[in-house]
Amino acid sequence: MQSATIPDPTAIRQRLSDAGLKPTQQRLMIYAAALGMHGHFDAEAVYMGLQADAPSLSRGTVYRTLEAFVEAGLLKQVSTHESHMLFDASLHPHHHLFCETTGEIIDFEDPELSTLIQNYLASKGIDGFEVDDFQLNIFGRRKGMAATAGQAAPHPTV
Amino acid sequence: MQSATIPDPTAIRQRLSDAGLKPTQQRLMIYAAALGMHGHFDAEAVYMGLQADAPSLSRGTVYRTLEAFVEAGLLKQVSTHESHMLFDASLHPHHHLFCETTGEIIDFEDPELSTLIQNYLASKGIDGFEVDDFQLNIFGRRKGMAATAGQAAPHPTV
DNA sequence: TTCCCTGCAAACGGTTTGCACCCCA
DNA sequence: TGGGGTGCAAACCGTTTGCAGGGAA
Repeated sequence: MQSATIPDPTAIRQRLSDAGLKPTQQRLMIYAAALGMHGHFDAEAVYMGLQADAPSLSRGTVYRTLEAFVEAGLLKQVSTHESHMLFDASLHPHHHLFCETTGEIIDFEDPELSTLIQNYLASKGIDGFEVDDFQLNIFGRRKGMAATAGQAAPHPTV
Repeated sequence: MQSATIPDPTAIRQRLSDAGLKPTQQRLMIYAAALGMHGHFDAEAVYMGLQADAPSLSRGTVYRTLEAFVEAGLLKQVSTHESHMLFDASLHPHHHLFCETTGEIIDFEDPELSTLIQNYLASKGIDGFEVDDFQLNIFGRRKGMAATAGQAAPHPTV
């Protein structure tokens, strides 16, 4: 669901420029790598993933670049309980299921729910606060993998 | 809103026992300290807060104990973007506003919204997943402190 | 006595930083 | 050429862990 289409190099370059980021070699590579990740990923995964193609790319650059991407709105961060940062290349509204048994984080897309919350916040507003975005974290346990093609099935990730 | 009432020592002792935790000196102190914290706090804050009363209390014990408390359901963890763990002594359903300007995390209590989401999840269910709990993170910016005593006012915290 | 808990201190691992060099606009 | 970006490596800092001593039932 995320990482759906990896844009061609020109488009990537364009996106970086649009975001106000100088399209350097490293940024192009890191952005492409991020889009190619399935689900959530951390800085280390990006670093390791690029080791083969760019052995001289430094870990520090990866951290700095991911941070810049988040700030520019090219990536999102996943909010977790862990002391470890997770990124998400998927920008469209979705939520996360946290399986307390396995620790895995599963993407959960439910436009109806998103809209519900969205509308609620829009109509009631929050006094003294301007809302940009929101993220619903749902905690629980994965059940026996029934996979009955129900209406609201999670999308297994990471 | 949280830390509302700090139970007396006997009650604290009782809660620990109920949670299946041996009520040791250290646990009693740490639990009391946690309940006394306003809003969100990290392990370091607890450690520092107890330094005066219990100089021999070790940092490791604080970490282990807070973890045990979370596991026992005596505390919650706040899910954040940061690589740093935050705890919350408030167990009743509430959400968090993340101010992207100041970085502060503000408690946001809105029973109507909680119920709305609650009911939605209960009625639709999530295929293959059993929901225990949820937490809504709202990102945005604090506005000019108007404080017009609106219906849905955030509760400033940490 | 037994088992769990704690203190201590070292190790860990993810993240940040200072600095000199490099590169793109 | 100027100013931001990068590589490198060390420093940071929150967190975890192994182990020996301690405490409550």
